[in-house]
Amino acid sequence: MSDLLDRLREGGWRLTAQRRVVAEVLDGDHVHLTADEVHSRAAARLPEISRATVYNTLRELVQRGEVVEVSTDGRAKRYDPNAHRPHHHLLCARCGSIRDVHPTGDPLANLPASESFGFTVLEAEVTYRGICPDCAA
Amino acid sequence: MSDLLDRLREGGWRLTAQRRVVAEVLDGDHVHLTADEVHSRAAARLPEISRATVYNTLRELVQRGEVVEVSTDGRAKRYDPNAHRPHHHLLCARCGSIRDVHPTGDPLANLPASESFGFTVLEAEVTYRGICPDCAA
DNA sequence: AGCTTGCCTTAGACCCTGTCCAATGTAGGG
DNA sequence: CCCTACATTGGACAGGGTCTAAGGCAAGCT
Ligand SMILES: [Mn+2]
Ligand SMILES: [Mn+2]
Ligand SMILES: [Zn+2]
Ligand SMILES: [Zn+2]
Repeated sequence: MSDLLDRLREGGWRLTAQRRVVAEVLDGDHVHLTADEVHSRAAARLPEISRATVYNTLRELVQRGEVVEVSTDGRAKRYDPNAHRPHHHLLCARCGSIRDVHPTGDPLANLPASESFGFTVLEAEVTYRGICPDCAA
Repeated sequence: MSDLLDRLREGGWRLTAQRRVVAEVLDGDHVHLTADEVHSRAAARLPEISRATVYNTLRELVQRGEVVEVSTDGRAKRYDPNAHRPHHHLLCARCGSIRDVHPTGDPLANLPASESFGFTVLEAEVTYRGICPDCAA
């Protein structure tokens, strides 16, 4: 987290209060906030921060590989600070909560050449859906 | 396809020219059109069809399980008439073209209980990304 | 074949997510 | 402590999608 700020400063980033507070809001595990959620949490600490700055900062963090963008539902994109340990996602179909998961095996191995249509296949992303303990209760 | 229209009529659907033309536009293999694409193709056959009707019809087809919604890129959702044979998708990272693929094995089996966070896991959706033959050339 | 009725369609207003811009502010090197 | 290049801001704008009120028409009934 402070490592993150160090890396960013070394990458020639000006360390502004806005950028710092966006980075702080994104800190943690299983964090997958929308840009609006990032904005309201950031605004709780720094009331004058603008939507545009939040979007700018998120875009830069994604470009630098410090945050990954997750499009789960065709609605707002979610921003995920867990960018250095590759993982997949498990979504609750009722409440929309998201957990990071690490399946076994390589999903790429499950796509036979006969099903590749001549593509050079680079990556596989798995989205699991189910019902979370809270919603099942 | 005409089976589709039969099923829909039996489900109490009024068979209007608009609904027929939307169903026709969606017919085929590896079809993954956006709502706007459906609208312009439908309008080529039935010029007065409205955007609202296309959206209404697509929503109903999805609710009835005759079409599946695919959110590939956080932009417009795509509508897929291949709803009766479960499958996954292979996307070209350059041009966005989409193919239906049928991987081997069950991706659900790759999620150990220790990674399930107490969820009842119902479904796994795999998105492969790569470069298509046309874009590789 | 005509009537009736309730479902469908329509245009356009409206909402949400995200981008862009010109004007203003400020981090950080010299 | 100044300077300036980079960052922030509010507001306009754009794309995708939903909603509504008014009028249209499919299909069952006679
Ligand atoms: Mn994640
Ligand atoms: Mn498909
Ligand atoms: Zn839940
Ligand atoms: Zn391509």
